[in-house]
Amino acid sequence: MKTPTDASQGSERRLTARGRERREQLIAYATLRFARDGFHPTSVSEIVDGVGVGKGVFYWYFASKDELFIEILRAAQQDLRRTQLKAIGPTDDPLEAIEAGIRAGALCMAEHPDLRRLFEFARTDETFAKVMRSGQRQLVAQAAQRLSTAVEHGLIPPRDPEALAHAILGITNQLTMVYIDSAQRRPEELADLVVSICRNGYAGS
Amino acid sequence: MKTPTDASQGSERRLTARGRERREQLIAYATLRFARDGFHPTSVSEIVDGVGVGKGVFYWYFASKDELFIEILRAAQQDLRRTQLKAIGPTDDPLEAIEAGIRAGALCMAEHPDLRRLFEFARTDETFAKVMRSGQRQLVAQAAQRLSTAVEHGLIPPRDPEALAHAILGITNQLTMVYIDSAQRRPEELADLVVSICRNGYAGS
DNA sequence: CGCCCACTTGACCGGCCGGTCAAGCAACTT
DNA sequence: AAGTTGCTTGACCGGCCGGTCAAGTGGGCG
Repeated sequence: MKTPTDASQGSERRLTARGRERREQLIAYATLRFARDGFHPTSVSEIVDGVGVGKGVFYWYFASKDELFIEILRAAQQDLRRTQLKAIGPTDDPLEAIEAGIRAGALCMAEHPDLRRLFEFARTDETFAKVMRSGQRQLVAQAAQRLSTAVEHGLIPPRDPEALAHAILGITNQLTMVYIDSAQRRPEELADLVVSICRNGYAGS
Repeated sequence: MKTPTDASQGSERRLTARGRERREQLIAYATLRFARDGFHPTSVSEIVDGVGVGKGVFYWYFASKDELFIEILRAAQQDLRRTQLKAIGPTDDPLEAIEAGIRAGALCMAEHPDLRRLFEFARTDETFAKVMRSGQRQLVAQAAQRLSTAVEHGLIPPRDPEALAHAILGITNQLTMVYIDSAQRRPEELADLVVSICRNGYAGS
């Protein structure tokens, strides 16, 4: 309220340990429901009922339903980027870095289907699309950087690195959706598949 | 109502020329609004107001808001499949057929951004996800068939054709979203990009 | 001309929505 | 004991939602 541009973590209120716990509980349950039933169909009343608290509790911790959702999105995006960077580690070989990045991305999406479903919806709603674009831009920039390096070293043929990064994202999303949500394949297996297709396309070696 | 399994076109009512026109008008305007503002945020009242008719008109032509949306989805999916098949035509060369299919798919999605946004949302809502899965299964089957043929002829290395088909879908969706909705690139240019990446991945020749 | 029926109107319904708030409670300070 | 502050309650609000329906309207056809 007082600071409308409080982008990062909501430090609007001073919370005790109990308060922080309650907040996380609400986030966890809301994430579950948003993923299972969708954002619009899940009402604030359902969330507080599910957690077993009064409605006022929700608005003690969050300014609005939208704000909670945006916070979930931001945290998940940040988590994904960090996981990916950590998985790559300090490598000299650009090709190895690219592969590790793809694998980590696919694994992360495979292990958190809830968050992936949230992402997919958020991209379709103008209210949240700008948050998604912002996060996606950073993710793509990371990947494009590595691809660009590989091109410079003559390790892969020259092509628009940003387009390639988006293609990798698209493949990861689609294959995770099909092979984790519908068919239940092992995440490791999926990651191998994604890496293989990203590298070679359908006609490659 | 009488026939709950009236899958195909709604021949529940006998419509005059005027009636058919009104129906199409509602479909067109609803498609526009659903794509621009989202399905849930767009109310039936807004739709009928936008067309300039009373609310009863909507329920004269459609049993519910959901049913209208499902009809839009079904029609769009069918249209996409037909466009793709038509673009391929009678070709002997499997590689040529695959490329033509990818190009037609990308062009179709690029030229109908509204429908693509609808598809993307529909996949995230359990009510419509089953419709989407059904349509997508047919699309993927078409593509996988052609890929499988190419493998048999030794034209591309052996890989799971269905996974490849899904990957192509994912690339098409993602790149169309970025290069048509955000950056405004020419559809033809986009189609070339999609074909190139689908064929070669990031490391291919 | 008169009838029929496809079509249109818009007030109305019950219900749920996101969000508010006065009040109460509990734990820690002073 | 009294005060402060973090937390909780749940009734309540205005408003909009999807959907209904009794009452018209008007074009084509016998």
